[in-house]
Amino acid sequence: MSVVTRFAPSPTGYLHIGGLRTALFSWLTARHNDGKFLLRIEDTDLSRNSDEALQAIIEAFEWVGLNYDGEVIYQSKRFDLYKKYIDQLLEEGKAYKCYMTKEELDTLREEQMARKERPHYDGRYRDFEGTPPEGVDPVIRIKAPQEGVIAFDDGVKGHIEIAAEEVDDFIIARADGTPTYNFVVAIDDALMGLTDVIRGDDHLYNTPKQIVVYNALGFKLPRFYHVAMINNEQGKKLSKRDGATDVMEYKRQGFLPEALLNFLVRLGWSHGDQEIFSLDEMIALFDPKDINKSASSYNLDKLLWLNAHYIKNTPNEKLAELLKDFGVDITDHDKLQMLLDATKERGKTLVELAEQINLILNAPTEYDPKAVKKAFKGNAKAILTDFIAMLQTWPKPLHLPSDYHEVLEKIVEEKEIGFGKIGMPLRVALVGALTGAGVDEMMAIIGMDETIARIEKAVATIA
RNA sequence: GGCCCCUUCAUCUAGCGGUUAGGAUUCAUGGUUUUCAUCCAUGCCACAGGAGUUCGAGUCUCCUAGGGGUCACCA
Repeated sequence: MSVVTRFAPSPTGYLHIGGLRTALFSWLTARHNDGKFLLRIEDTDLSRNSDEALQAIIEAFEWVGLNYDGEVIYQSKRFDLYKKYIDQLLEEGKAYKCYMTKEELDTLREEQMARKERPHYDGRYRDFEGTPPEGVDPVIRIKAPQEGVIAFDDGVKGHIEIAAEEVDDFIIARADGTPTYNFVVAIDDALMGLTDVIRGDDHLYNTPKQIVVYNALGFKLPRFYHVAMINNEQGKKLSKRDGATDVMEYKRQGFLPEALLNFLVRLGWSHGDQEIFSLDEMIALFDPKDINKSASSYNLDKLLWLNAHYIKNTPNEKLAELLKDFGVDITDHDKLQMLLDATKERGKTLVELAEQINLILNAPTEYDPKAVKKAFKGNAKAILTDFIAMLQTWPKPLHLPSDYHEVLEKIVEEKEIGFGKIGMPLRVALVGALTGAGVDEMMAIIGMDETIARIEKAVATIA
């Protein structure tokens, strides 16, 4: 049987990284098995839906490159279908109308809690045959087993048994007739032919409820995998306060999707000692049975390390294209290759890379005081002045970093000074700081005229 | 609170009864580099605690502790 998995978000907010990870796991499982990965939108609660949120989710999917098969399925468009099953269950006596009002339910729950009992529906309308109260729109409840256990084998957690008493006759249709989550999920998962349901373990307790539906309707159970949550760096539940939980925020912060995916796939899953996985490798190696049981903590340092790795290994042309979103357009720059070769190993994110590039492309408007103190001292002024003269009278054309390197070697030799004596002041003159790409590279990129202009400007500031 | 799940370096993890408990990130040190970064090398750091089972336990069982999830006419 061919494998079918799905991702089923509810459009109530952006896509967060926990959701993206379970989506990735599902996607990988499908792709690994040449199966199908479906996208379904859980929008049965009409009042909570937001089109904006839906677009955000789809946009995030596009950014990371997780493609889904077939059309997106909207539960809100399938109410007729659900209605059929509700009627069927009613007819077969597997579900029933409950005339308890919300207020009555609330007071029941309060009483139970006062008695330190688990709040639950008491089943008072389960076998009701009298005349229903006036003016109450009933909800529909499904008959859950009253004794024994509901058991299933979870692909990551193992054998799970929940006592039947823990599962109420839960509501499958609200008073207004709309169906509820656990009911429609079971129906859709069955109808869509899901073979493997991979989701967060906050759904573990929904599983017995959904099994009640599967059984009542005679559907075949899929295999369930409940993946532990991702915590923040303090080991607590990931919340908005932890910064970038919105997947698109990672794009804005200069992360590459392949880095984010690589990071996420290693959160709760591993393949021996391997750390770097291309998408193809993930597909080839991923198996949901290797998913970890325990929760994992989000670790920004490792994401940053991966991102730096992927930046280093991305072709310059592609980086130039990506950099456009970060205020740097060097796609037509004649020294594009040189520029990126000189900077791509110095940025952990595209934001940092853009900063590095701007540092070279734009003449410094100020000089770092510490760098000035360290570099513009002694005979630095004289050396820089000599260097300008040397550049102006150099017999060969200067194009490559190696050309400029020759000039540097020459001045070091002639003046009998260390490289630092020219390197440090030159660096500060060119970019205003003591860090960054090689000075020979920088000079080659900005060209001789600009190099001389920057040095002259710096020399003028030295007392 | 009831029920359920989880627990190896700071973090991600390998381990599937016998290992000097391995790798990666972070951190520290050294090398490479005129600087920074990269890269390379080295180092620091872990089986939550306690009982069992066994010749032998990170690995199996139980208990304790800690963490998490869930108990909606939300999904």
